[in-house]
Amino acid sequence: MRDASSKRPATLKDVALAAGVSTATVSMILNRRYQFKPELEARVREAIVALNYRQNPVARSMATGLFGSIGLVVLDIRNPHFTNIVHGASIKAQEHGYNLIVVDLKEDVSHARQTLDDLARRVDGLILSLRLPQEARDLPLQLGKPAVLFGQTLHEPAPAPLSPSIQIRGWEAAMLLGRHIFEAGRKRLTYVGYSRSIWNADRINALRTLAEGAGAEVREVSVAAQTMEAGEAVAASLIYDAWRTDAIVCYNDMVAIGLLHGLCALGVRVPDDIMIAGFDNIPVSRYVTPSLTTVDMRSEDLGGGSLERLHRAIQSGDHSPGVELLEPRLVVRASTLAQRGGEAGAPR
Amino acid sequence: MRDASSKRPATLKDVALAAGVSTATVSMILNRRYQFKPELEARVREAIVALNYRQNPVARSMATGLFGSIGLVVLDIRNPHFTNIVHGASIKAQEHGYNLIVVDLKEDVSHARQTLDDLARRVDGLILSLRLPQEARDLPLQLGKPAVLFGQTLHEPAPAPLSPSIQIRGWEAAMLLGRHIFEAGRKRLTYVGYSRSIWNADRINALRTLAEGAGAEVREVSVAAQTMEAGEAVAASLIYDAWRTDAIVCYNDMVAIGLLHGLCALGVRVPDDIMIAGFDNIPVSRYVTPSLTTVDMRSEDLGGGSLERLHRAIQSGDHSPGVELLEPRLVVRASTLAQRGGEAGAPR
DNA sequence: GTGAAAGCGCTAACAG
DNA sequence: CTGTTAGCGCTTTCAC
Repeated sequence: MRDASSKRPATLKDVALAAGVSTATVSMILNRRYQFKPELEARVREAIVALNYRQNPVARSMATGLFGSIGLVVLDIRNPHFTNIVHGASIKAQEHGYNLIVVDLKEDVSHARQTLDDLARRVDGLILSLRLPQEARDLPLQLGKPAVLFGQTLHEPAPAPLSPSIQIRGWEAAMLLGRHIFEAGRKRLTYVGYSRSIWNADRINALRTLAEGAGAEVREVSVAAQTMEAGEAVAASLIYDAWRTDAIVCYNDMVAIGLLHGLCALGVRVPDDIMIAGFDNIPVSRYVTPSLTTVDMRSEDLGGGSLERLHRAIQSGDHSPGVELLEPRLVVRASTLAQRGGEAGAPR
Repeated sequence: MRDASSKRPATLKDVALAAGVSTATVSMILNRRYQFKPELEARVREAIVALNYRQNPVARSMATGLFGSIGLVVLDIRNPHFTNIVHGASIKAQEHGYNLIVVDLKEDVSHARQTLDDLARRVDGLILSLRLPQEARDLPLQLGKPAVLFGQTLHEPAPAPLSPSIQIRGWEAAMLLGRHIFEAGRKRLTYVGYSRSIWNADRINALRTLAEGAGAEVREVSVAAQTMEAGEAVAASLIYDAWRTDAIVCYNDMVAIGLLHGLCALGVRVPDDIMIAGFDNIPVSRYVTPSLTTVDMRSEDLGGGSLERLHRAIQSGDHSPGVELLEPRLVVRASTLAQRGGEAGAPR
C-alpha cells in the first residue's frame, strides 16, 4: 500500500545525519538560537530542503510544553454572533502566529467538561463563553492554562470570573433598545426571551425599569430555542391575544428575524403596527425587510479582544482576572422607524 | 511563579507510584487491554481519582501516532454554507468520538499550505474544500494522512481528485433553478457570479444551455465578493440599463439576499418584476421577504458525509479516491412565484 | 560553536 | 497478568 521508505516524513535525526551534524545543532539552527558558521548552516538547510523536512509539532510541544495554538470554544457555531466571534479571534490569531482551534459545543453543555479537558492540554490558552457552567469555566485554571472569557456582563453584582474577561454590558444594551422604543411612543412592549440564558433577567429588568418611567408596560414571553424557527412559531400567539402589543424586543436577531417573517405573513405591518428589534447585529439583520433594528454586541471585537488578552496572558503571564468592557451600540433601522403616535396595535 | 507541586498535573508515573504498580499496568488498565485483578484495578482507579490524573493527549499521540481528532478547513466560516458543513461534521465527529478541529482560512488561500502542513501533523485525517488549490489538496497525501474533499462537481470532465470526495452536482443545481425560471416564462436571465470561484463557468453554461431551448437570453455579471454587501451594491446597475432583466440567479444565497434587499429599496417588485434565486439554502433564506428560492446544496450532509467517509478511511484504510454524489434539491419559495404567494417545495 | 545525552508522558513489545 | 524497557521526535542543559 504505502511505500514506507519514501512516505515516512523525515525527522530531525535524518537531517542531522544527512548534514553530518548532531540533532542539537539542527534544532538550534531551526530555532535561531545562535549565530552559526554560515557554511554549516547552509549545509543543514540544504539537507532540510533535500529531505523535505518539517518539524513535528507534537514532538515539539511534548518537549517544550508549548503549542502555538489556542482553543476557542463556542456554544453554537450556527449562530452568526458566535461565528463573528470566531472570525474576530481568527484574525488576531493569525496576526500573532497562533493556530486557532475552534470547537463547537452545539449548545450541548453536558460534555463541555470533557471537551475542555482534552482541548486544554493541546493549546497554550483558551477562550470560553461566560455562558459555560462554572466548573467548565474554571477548568483551565486547574490545569494551569490561561483562559479568557467573553460574553455579557450581568448587571446584578455577580461573582467575578476567576479569569480575565472581555464583557459587554447587556443591561446597557437593553436600555438602549428600550429607550429608543419608548421614546417612539410605544406603550406595550413584549420581550421574547430565551429562558435558558442567564442574561434574560437582566434584559427584562432593564426594560421594566424604563417602562415605569415611560408609563408603559412590559410582558415576557419565552422561546425554547434561539432560532428563527422559534421566533416564527411564536408570532401568532403574540398578536392573537388581548394584550395588543405594539413593540417586540427579541432575545437576539435570529429570533427577531423569524418573528418578523411570521408577523409579516400574518399581515402585521412592521413597524407601523408593531416595532421589532433584536440583539447582536448579525450581518443579515441589515438585509431583511424591513431591516432590523438591533444592538451591536460587538461580536468581532469580543473575539478579537479575547485573543489579544489571551496573548498578553501567555506572553507576560498576566493572568489577573480584570474585566475589559465593550460598549454596545444601538443600530436603528426600519423595523422601529414609525411616525410618533402612529396607530398602534395589532390588526384583526 | 507557579506552584509546581500543586499545579503540575499528575502523570502516569505518579499514579503508578501511588498505586504501587508499574506505569505499564496503569496504561493498560486505562486502555482496557486485558482483564485485571479487580483488587488491583480498584487500587489504580483510586489513585487516579486521588491524584486527579488525566492522560496527556500529546504524549499519547506521540507514542501512538494517533490523535483522536480530525481537522476541517473551511474557506470562510462566516458563510452559513460552510458553517453548516462544520455543524454537520461536528455532529458526526462527536458520534465517532473524534475531536473536530476547525480552521478558518478567511478566504485567504495563500497561507493554506502552511496551515495544512501544521494541522495535518496533529490530526488523524483532514476534510478539505475542493476549492483549495491543488497543491494544498494533495498535501495530506504527501504526509500520508487520509483526507476527504467536499464541494461541487465540475460538469466538464476534470482531473479526479486523488482523495475520496463528497460532491454535489453544481451543474444539476443550476439546471434545476434555470428550468424552474424559464418554465415560469422568464426570458432575460441575469447570472450574478463570483469570478473567483471555479464553479462559475459551470453554472453559466447550464443556464445558457437551458436558455437556448427556452428561447431566452442569459447574461453574466460578476461581484467581487460573495457577500450580501456585494449583492446589494450591484442592484442598481442591474435595472438601470437597457437589458431589462426579468430574473436573476445569484452565486449564492448571501449575494441573493443582498441583491433582493437592494432591489426592494429601489422599488422593484420581487418576483413580479424580477425573480430572484440563489444557491445553498442557508437557513435565513427562508426568512427574508419575499422568502428566497434556492437550491439546497446539502451543506450539513456534505460535512457529515465527509466526516463519515474519513472515518472509514481511517478505520479500514480504504483511501480509494471514490466520489460520493449528493443530489441538489430545488427549494421554491416566494421570490420566484409570480402567480401566487406562499411557499411550494419542501424546505429541508 | 558544537555534540552527547537526558528527558517530556505515554505506549507497546517482550519477559517473567 | 504484571513489570522492564525501549522508544516516539524534539529541545535543552552541560561539557568539550
